[in-house]
Amino acid sequence: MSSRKTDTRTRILEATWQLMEQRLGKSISMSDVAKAVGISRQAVYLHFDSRTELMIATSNYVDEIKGLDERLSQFKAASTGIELLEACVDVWGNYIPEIYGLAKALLATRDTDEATAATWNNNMRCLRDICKETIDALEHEGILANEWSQQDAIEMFMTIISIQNWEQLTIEYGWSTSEYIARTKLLLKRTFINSSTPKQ
Amino acid sequence: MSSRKTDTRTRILEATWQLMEQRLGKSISMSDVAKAVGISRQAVYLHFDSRTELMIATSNYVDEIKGLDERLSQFKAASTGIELLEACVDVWGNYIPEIYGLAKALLATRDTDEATAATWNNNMRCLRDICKETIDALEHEGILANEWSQQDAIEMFMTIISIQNWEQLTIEYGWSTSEYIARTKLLLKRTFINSSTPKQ
DNA sequence: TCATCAACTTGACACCATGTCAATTGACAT
DNA sequence: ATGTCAATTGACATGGTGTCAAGTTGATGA
Repeated sequence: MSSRKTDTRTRILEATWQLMEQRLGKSISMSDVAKAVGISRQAVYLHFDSRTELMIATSNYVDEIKGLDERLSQFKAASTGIELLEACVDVWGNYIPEIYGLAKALLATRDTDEATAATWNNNMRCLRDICKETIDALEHEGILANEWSQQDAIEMFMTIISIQNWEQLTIEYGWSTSEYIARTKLLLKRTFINSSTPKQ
Repeated sequence: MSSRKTDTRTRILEATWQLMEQRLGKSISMSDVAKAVGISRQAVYLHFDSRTELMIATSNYVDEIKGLDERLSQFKAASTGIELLEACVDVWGNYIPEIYGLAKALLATRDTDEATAATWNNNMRCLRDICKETIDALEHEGILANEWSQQDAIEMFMTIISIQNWEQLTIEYGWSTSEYIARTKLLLKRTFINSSTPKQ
């Protein structure tokens, strides 16, 4: 069988991911990857046509392993809008640290590479669904602050919980994950939930 | 006098800035700059030792022309915390579009280049002062929502009005400047101002 | 008027990155 | 044993940063 081929491919993906996590932000070269796997640089090109393709494949590989989808099972327990909001920040806030290196690498090439930008946006789509679900629930329950239209609220919600904001608050300002989660929940609740509604 | 030298240096800075604004996000090379000015690539190195130095010099050049400092004169009119908050978002929200290309270019190399990161952080320091002043005023007036410590509020404030958030809301989601300003004010007021206090 | 100095030129080079190509080795299956 | 396929070595094109050397041009001062 082509178990050798498959194996090397996986080893490349694994090494790429590890390098991304290690060297947050710093770009990694094909040579770096090859060296880490212990094969020649050209061998990497036998499995991935280009650097871009490798990065996208790595993204999909990581997605498969730590699927965000599965984590959303926590959402089934949430019945109210506020519970959805809390679950959303809990899941996402614990998820980001695990994929931060990868996300950073994708974001870095996003501006110069059409394909990675598409991959990134695709990944963000599932987050948008969650945000929409949450805002919809709040609206349905009549506790969405009336200054917000549904569309505006969703987009602001997405922006608040963006990886860049997580990065600034945790990496730059040193907030712990639990601090990040608690304060982000606080901000979202104060922002979107009608003040006549009791909080928490 | 060395008016020729000074002149060329200024022309390089001007061209660099223009290129940054034109090709948002895409990195620009020393050749691009030289071509735009109409001189040889090596001549650029006569004025700036490295690409990094050119970018930092461009940042300072732009800062000189459209100084954020001067715009803060609008702050003198603000007496209350809420007025400060509004003035802050007004000034900053109208400022970002003018320096977005430059900011984008600096942010792109920030992760791989220590010097540009330092320049960027230096630029952000003046923003932090404004945020602090605003939060302090709210606290002093007793209308800062009591869930927030002063430090946390400042850092969250800074994060909310970050250029990345502006980029996502305007460039990606298509918000106009006035929409961005209005909705950011709304979010900040709801988040930080005690709900017993009448808004607006 | 002539010499000088600084800005700028051309052209070459070192180094590193991506990406391509050709020829070769080594293992494994039929 | 022969073919197939992964992987290797080595060369090459392209394009980026940064350095160096030698030559050109033009303004300025003696």
